[in-house]
Amino acid sequence: MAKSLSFDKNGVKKGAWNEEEDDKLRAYIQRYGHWNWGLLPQFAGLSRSGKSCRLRWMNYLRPDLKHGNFTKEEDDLIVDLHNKLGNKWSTMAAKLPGRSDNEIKNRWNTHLKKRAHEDEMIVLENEHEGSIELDQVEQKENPNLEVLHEGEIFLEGYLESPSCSSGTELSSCWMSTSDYTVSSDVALQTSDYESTGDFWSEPFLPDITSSIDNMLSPSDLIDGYVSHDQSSCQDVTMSDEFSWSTFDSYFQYNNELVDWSF
DNA sequence: AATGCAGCCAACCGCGTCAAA
DNA sequence: CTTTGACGCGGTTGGCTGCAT
Repeated sequence: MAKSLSFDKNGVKKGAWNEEEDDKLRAYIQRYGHWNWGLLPQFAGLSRSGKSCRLRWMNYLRPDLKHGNFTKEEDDLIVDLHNKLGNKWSTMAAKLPGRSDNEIKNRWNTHLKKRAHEDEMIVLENEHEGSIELDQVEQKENPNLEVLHEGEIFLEGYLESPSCSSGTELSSCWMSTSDYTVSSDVALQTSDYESTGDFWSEPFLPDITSSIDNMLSPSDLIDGYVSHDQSSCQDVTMSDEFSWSTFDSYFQYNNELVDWSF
């Protein structure tokens, strides 16, 4: 299913994620948020690229994702949205709560593209037969009448659509995947949570005590020196390279959500 | 039982955009 | 205005799974 495990020349891990890595990433983001994807792997104790972490979180670990089979309503909506938007997967994801753009893209490519093509052929056949009959009638009744072409009908439907159609609008659609973070509400929910036994419908309850042992909070940077025993995560010192603006934005972003005391 | 093949999907890659310096 | 870095998006790939032969 997933790609086989390998390492690039910088020792960055590639390929399928294991459960331990998932737990680390999930626990870290639920505790600190994703304040900088580039630095996150180092702080979370992961030998992965920031890009890989972001992808894993967005497409698989986010607690609001469904992960189940697509319903007929969802399939219909995807087909409808694809007719209107084309391959704008992230825009479509914003209209489908609990689905990632990657999931929708895969769904389209593996199931719906074929179905949509077949439907289109049926419609074209029907239209062709219908238009021949209609043309014959219209030609008799009104020889000057122009028949609206398929493309014009499609365009009219598109222009009338109230859905998000520009890039700038996307961020305000339903939920921005880029702005997702764990709120205090989630923390409250998880503390009161009673398991139903269904993995995919349950909120994630990280075992913080075991999984944060080798993690670094952004506040660790202030200390200037951090020591821990994980070979996968080198000691971190506050250096000139580190962007204080990034750190400031982290504070701004998460201060109200995070309890800084261990 | 062994092999081949197609379907499926998680993950990677490259490029575009945007904001900050 | 230019450069740089972070992020997000869409296309593509690699390999697992299940079915057919």
